[in-house]
Amino acid sequence: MPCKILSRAYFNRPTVTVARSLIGKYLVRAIEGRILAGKIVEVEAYVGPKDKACHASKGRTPRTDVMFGQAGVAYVYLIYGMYHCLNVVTEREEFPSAVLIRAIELDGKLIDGPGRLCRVLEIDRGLNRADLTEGESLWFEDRGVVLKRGELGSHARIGVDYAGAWAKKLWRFRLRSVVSSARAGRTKKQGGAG
DNA sequence: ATATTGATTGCA
DNA sequence: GCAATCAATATT
Repeated sequence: MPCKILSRAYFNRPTVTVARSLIGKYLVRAIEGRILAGKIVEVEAYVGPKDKACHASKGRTPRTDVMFGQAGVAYVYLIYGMYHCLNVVTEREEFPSAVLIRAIELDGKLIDGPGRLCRVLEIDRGLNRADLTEGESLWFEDRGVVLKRGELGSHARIGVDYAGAWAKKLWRFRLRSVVSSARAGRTKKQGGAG
């Protein structure tokens, strides 16, 4: 096995395929000699110009331009004026698509949520358009984790209710073994036997 | 349930 | 220019 860093060819494949296979891979961040490596446990796929949940569905704008470019490049944007979200561009050029990294396990701790993840890894828009296949400051590694059958759960994407039918696509993938920490007791009224 | 927060976008 | 929107989170 040559290099463990995930290559451009790896990301230049169907977005849902890339998203599913990223679960169990590692996201590695180098900050001034310090290395932080977390196992990816939750991602979402944003697939092309017709996916109304994908930012690029509105067309090529200064912000979405990066998704029209080559795979394996970072798409980092600021959301709600406070939090950054990290995506990796997928598929061929001119087909705008990306995978959002939603949660990782870092030093045994669950970093649950794209904004928290970017805060912990010190990812901001300075890394927008960074090449993630060269192992410089941010990259992905295959460390040999193999998922067992049934370990991968697929769900509707979060925060995209505006996207109509596209919001129903099961394009969020998550390790079933990972326990959701924050949202367990979100609304007391909804808690119930079901 | 709601405050926070500022870039991005659409419309003038 | 200005108003609306937003792939979230912390707090009440």
